[in-house]
Amino acid sequence: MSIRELARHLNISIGTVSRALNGRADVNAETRERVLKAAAELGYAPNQSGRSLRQGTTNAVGFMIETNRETSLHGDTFFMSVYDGVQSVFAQHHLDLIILPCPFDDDPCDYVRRVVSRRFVDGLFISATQRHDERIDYLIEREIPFVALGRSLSGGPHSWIDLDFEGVAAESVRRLVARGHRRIGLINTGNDINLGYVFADGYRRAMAEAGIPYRPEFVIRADQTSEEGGYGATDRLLALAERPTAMLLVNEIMAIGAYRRLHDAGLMPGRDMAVIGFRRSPQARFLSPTLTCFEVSLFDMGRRLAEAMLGLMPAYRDLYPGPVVQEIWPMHLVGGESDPPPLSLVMGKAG
Amino acid sequence: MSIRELARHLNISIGTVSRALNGRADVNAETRERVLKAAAELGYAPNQSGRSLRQGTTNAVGFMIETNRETSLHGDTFFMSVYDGVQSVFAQHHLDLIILPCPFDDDPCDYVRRVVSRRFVDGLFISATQRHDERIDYLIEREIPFVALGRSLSGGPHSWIDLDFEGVAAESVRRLVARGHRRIGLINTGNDINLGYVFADGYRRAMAEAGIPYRPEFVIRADQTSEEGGYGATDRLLALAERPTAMLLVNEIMAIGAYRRLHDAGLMPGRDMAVIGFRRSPQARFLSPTLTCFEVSLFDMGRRLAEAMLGLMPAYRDLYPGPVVQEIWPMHLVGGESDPPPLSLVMGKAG
DNA sequence: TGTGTGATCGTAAACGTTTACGGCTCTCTT
DNA sequence: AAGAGAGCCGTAAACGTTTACGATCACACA
Repeated sequence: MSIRELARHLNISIGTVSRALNGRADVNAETRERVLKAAAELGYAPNQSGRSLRQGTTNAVGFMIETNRETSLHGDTFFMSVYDGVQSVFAQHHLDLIILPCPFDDDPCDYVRRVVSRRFVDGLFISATQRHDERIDYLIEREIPFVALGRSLSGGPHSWIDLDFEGVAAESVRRLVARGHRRIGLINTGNDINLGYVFADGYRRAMAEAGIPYRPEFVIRADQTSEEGGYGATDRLLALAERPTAMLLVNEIMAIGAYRRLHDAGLMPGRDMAVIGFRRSPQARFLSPTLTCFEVSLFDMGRRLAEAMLGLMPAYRDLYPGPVVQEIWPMHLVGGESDPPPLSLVMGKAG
Repeated sequence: MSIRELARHLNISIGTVSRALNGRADVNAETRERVLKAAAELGYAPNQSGRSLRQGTTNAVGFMIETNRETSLHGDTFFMSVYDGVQSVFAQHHLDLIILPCPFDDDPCDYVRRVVSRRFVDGLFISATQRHDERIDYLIEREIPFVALGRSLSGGPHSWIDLDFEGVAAESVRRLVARGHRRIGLINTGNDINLGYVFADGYRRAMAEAGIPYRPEFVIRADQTSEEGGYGATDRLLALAERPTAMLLVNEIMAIGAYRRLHDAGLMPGRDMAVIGFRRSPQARFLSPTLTCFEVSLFDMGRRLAEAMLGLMPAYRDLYPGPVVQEIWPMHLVGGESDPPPLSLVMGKAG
């Protein structure tokens, strides 16, 4: 069912049919009606390759994910919420979002190159940005509209949106210090993903501001950002001669493992050890004692990602004007039962 | 950078360039060399829209997911493993897998219609199949190559692959019965997703075979397939006048909630209540006491999904011959600490 | 020398759209 | 009544490929 057949069936030229379907002004209302009706009846829908070829645009934007790295980091309701947000904006413009999973044994940059050079999508979201990320350099050079979910040192000025990892770490430390903690552990990711550096920066800065000397043995780089990773990292923290009284984690999935390790050591999170996780995800919400963590609307962040993308695309630039988007999304602390003052202090008071 | 420019740069016709790049036989070895070298240097890659238009094929296969339903059901490392498996096969044929997330407020069937009629992909995987699934009827009618991840009553003979929900339920019941349980609860999904029916069938069949009368109050349809859903469903089970001594769950994420509910009631899973979960996922592996559940290689299942798809695609049918694939993937029990005999029996023995 | 054959390449059509351009018919204005 | 303008529509080119077909050339063979 091509536009030609549809036109023949209606005894109209294909030009008029195309104009009618695309909502152009110079076509009779009655004619348009007939065309739309016939298209619906015959189940006609324009061939995407044809229109892409003609207008040099695919009406699709890709979202690259890595099957190995991120899910283990974020769990995944994370991305689903982001997708929903992006699509809620795209839907208004008949733009489609497609997810591009980079195979686990592929180089991410090669994958981007392949996708981009074949002109499969009009724009690309990338996530899990590395501290130095080749993908960004490449996309800038090729002048492809792209928005990064996560900061990076690479490239010149480009659009990105990131969670406030530094702010979360700093605020966590300040809160713990205010409650009397001095020995604060940090469980970070072991990847060279950029957010790990940012998170550590926030920790260091806040510790320095509190006048607490930096103790490298308190900073653990976990093997994996998963329950097991959190378990193992907590294990290393507990093995220290002088243990921390509090710990903060770059990821709430790891907090699940941390809780378990504490239990297995006969310690109770939120009494024998203060714990502050990261995001208030469904998994985190389910911990007991309730986890002190930070809230953010991923749906809204997805919407903002979409707007940032549209601002870079020639066809929509006028609708979404403004400079390159570089935003750090604040996260709001949700207090839980997991981060009381240190036990020594409580005992001291009590005694 | 089009093929025309590349050809001009080489002083060759575009036909020859195309043949050289596509590995056709009737082109001089030396010429091919020159073409490939120039293409690499100038960074030429064929425009996907152009080739799709010409040969009526996009070299991309879609995998439809629903952002609301499935992740809450499966957690997500589930799909990532499947993607990896699919891609490991597709990579050999220069086929791309793209994930198509159906927006949460869209009708899944409308979404399929849109994707298919625009000829965005050559084939489609669908998942989370409903008991009666319009998508299947539509795809059959349009003669689109598709493979369903999950059975359904809809449509005629079509390709599908499914986990052995019935077998898992039946084997769980048999194991519990063999250990002396008679009052066995079932926590099922509340969606009309097909696997819920299949799981319940296995439960009913095995109970009947054991000669245990069916008690509808022991079968709970959870509000959501999540930690919280499992918590709430367990709550309803515990509220019964005569409680079950064992329970099985259609989903291991719900087992996390079940454990918590039991704890909160002062009961210990694996002592006061036998629990059998579903899949041995990373989350399940992390429970304590260790959960009795079932193992399956999602990567291998993904590979099989890919093979089933290739068998339906005209360009690959000869490489992957055979009839329509309809496979139930067996799952292998991994015993844990969570399903001992009922306490009464143990006490009885002890006493 | 003519002829058949295989290797290599160029030509041009075709895929399904969109859109610039021009033409036709009416109506309105001067 | 002539011209201008608006409304509507048809024509055809163009997007970047692939591929059927035919042309050219060299070479071997009768």
